[in-house]
Amino acid sequence: MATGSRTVPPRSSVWLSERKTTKRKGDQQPVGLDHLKIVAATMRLLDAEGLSGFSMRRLAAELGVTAMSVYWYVETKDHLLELALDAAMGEIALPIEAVGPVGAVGPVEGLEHAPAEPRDWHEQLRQLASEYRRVLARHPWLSALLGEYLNIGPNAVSFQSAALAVMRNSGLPDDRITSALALVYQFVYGFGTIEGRFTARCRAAGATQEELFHEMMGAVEDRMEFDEARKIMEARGGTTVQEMQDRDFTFALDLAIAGIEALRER
Amino acid sequence: MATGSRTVPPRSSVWLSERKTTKRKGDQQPVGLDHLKIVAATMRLLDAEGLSGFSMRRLAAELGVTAMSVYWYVETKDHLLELALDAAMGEIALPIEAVGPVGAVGPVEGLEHAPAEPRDWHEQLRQLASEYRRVLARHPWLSALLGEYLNIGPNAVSFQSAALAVMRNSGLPDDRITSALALVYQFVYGFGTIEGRFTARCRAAGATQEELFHEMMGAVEDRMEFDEARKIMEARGGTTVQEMQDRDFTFALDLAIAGIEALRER
DNA sequence: ACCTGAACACCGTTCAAGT
DNA sequence: ACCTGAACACCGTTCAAGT
Repeated sequence: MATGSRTVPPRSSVWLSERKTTKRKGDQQPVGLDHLKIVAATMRLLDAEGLSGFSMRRLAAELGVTAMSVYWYVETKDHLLELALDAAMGEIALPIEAVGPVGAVGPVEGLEHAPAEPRDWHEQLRQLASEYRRVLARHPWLSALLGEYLNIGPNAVSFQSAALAVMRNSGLPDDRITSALALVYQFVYGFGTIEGRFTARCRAAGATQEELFHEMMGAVEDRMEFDEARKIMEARGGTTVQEMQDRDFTFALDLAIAGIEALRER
Repeated sequence: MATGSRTVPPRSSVWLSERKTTKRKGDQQPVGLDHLKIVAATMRLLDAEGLSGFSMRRLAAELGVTAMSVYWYVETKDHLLELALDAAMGEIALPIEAVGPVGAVGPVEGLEHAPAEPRDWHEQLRQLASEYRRVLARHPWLSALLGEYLNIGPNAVSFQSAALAVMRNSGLPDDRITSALALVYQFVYGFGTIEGRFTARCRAAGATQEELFHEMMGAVEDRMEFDEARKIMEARGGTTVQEMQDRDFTFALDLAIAGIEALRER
């Protein structure tokens, strides 16, 4: 991907640069306009063509500009992709209740261990998880970028803050919260990755989800002792692939929540 | 990555080809030798230089051969990467007890719902999870390939069979098993992805895990309402990054198992 | 301050040709 | 059956030059 990265890397991340890079026009107002347009066009291209179909030259063409113009606004292709990554993270709708406590000016006295209703954090966790899943599935390139870059942009940080705030209401002891977060967060990441890649693959092949699914099952079936497995697969239920995925996702989340509830007692 | 994939794709996966592609020398024995050497060199290169550092031309140079020779053995770069992917999946050690039942000639009468000791499937699940994690962390390129390709090679299928066999012993009803599997499997995938990328990034930057970790925390810290979060992070425990990761991983798995145990009752 | 053109050092892959 | 060389259509990025 980043072919030039074996030479001296210019900057390891946009977010680790000294300058916050909000460019200003004669110290008046942030330009942003072209910057925003570039990121928006990048995301459009990524959605349409995938990560492998994206190039700085294609982007420039899309913007009706010469290949190298973009480099005035953006240091490198990697930085641009990091910006697109964080923009996508910004599409995750955060539960307002979750943002509140952490974003507050300071810890509210006596409310730090306020006994949040279980329903509250259950629902908030479910919302965050399904939002994250939705964004991953909508932008199949997102998962690869999350694996490639650091994901410490402003929107990513807000998301992680919200997730942390929700999990703090689970009642788990402090030293278990990152674990529980990892379980849910990484599960959704993995789930959304597969889902996104699968839909992208379907679109690329011009096939429905069902067609591709059965082709895969067929390919696996005859190379495997499938007597037991087939039973499981059939018990999976749901008529469409989408329904199966929704069921799997929902119940997996139930399992994680049940696990948190169970270990909270001990 | 696959720049040529926007034209007519030659074959969407090695494993979906008609021919099983075990080449034979005059119908005598499988050659395999060069085929194996190519995949081995591919993995060596991927481990050393990462996915972005890998190219067919570099590989050919590594093999002391001209750029196009490899194409006699392998249809395309994507196919070669799929072979490397499955070879890596083959490094996952499977619990023998798990492979047994599924690999058996047929379902053993009366033993289909044999009451496996909880300890058994707990331990087997933990072993599979930590093996998978280990392989993902050792080969940081593996995660990206898993996201890119179908992962239906022979070793991948064996692994999935084993995972299914283990989960069948959990006592969950049949229609919940794929969900439980998704929870654990995708969690480990996500966890191993982050871990692998992080170690790769450290090596590339020539920094220790602790150095990079603190740099990241520093970058996030000042852009965030970190009062609450810091407390969690410190409660995380462990003196090294590795210890933190091990703790998080182990307890997250405990959570998943506890969730399965809890929902099995209902 | 913003954009361009030519150039460099790479890619994956095709294809005709060698042995 | 196996390997090569030249070529095609691409990359990301540098750099000197334009306005």
